[in-house]
Amino acid sequence: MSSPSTPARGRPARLDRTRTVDTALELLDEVGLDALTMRRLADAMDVQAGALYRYFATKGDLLTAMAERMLADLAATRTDGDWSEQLASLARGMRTALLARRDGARVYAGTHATGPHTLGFAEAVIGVLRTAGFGAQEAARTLMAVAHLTIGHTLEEQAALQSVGGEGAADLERLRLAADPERYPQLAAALPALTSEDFAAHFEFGLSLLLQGLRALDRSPTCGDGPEIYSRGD
Amino acid sequence: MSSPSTPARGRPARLDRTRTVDTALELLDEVGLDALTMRRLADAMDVQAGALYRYFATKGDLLTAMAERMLADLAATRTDGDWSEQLASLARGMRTALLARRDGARVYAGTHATGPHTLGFAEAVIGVLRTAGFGAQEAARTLMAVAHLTIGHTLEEQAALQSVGGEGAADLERLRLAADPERYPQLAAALPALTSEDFAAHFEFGLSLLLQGLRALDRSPTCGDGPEIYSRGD
DNA sequence: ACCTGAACACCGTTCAAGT
DNA sequence: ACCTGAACACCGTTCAAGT
Repeated sequence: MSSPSTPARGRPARLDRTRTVDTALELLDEVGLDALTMRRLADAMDVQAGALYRYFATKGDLLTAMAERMLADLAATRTDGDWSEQLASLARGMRTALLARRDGARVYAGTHATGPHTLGFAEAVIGVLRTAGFGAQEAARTLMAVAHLTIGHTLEEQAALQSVGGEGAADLERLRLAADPERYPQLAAALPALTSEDFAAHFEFGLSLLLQGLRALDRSPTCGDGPEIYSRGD
Repeated sequence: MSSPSTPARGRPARLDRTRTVDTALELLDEVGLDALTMRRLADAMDVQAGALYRYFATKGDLLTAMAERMLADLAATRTDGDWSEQLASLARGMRTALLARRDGARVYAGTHATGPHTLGFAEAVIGVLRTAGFGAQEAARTLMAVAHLTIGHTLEEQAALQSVGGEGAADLERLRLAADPERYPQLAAALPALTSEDFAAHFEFGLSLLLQGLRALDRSPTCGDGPEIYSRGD
């Protein structure tokens, strides 16, 4: 419970979780996730690799701390506007936070942070929805849908932007080559839209579908015509 | 262009791409992605690790082939019903395909397959939407939103189900412990819904939001009231 | 043509021993 | 208390040489 940190006995520690996560995030931006090794990080901190294990039980533990830190000052995302505008702001904030660091989406998707920033984000999203009158189950499931869409989107966005040696967008190029108009006429026709690099617009489209779906739920008896599977107020 | 395969000269090859991908997928189910190494795979095929590189330029190349194979017989997903029911079937088919193999979502998310199964899926989704009257840009962006939601969802689902030594659901347990009702009242109230393991229902909810959003787009002038950013017929 | 054997340049993690 | 040094048990990938 009080392993490294509590008393300031002996030599002042050269390492601590905060400074290590700072350095790890800087290193991530420099070299990318695949090259972020415990040895390289230790090097950047003028220490031997083994020393890191006094602060992080495992590399996954470190990555989780990095993921958590990425969402810092995301809960501060507060906007005016109705619930849908507030929800959109939170979703955009998450996208921005993940895009802010190299391979941010992959780091976040690969961990399961349960720190204050992640929980604060969840609290904010659910709070907006419940205040708007949605039930607890609807709010929970909406949070998941928004998070999953955002993670899936940013994963693709960062993968697409990743260059292969100064050039960039190799995946999009491969798709263009593979989309034979003879075999895949619909795909070929949609190719310009599909390979557009206006990722923000793609994200906004998906987000707007989710928001419209929620609005329909909000006034389901008056405008909806599909089966009412999810009733309000769980 | 005709490296290994074309003529049947010399000793019959013990290796080939198809058999190797088969074995790799079986091994994936047995040991999981983190333990799927080139050496272990080579072992399973009674061959030295280096031999695999005659058929796959890199491990990523192998994983891409595995990802592509996972979507086999997904394009066969054909249902009756209107466009929204057909789209839902395709989305469910993708989820099912990814869930069918251990770490399937992680394998798929980590690669960018452009083989016939992946392209066939894209062709089917876009075809359904264009037939229903949506524009090429809307169809392309809807495909992305559906794919991203599905990938994000299955990534979480497989991570949540992953046991840590026979027990299972360690991530959900950590979330339950971390969600302090004092600091995160909304989160705590939504916790039962959030940690429910009825993943199919969570997925259906997100999917229904997307579909409702599309329906709203379909009849935007008569029922919508938000800003019309995305006009029909690109 | 296809595969072996052996090497190269790394990994994450552990832990006695030093200071 | 905190870190070093050195090891353990691996990785992905390459490539001369065998058959």
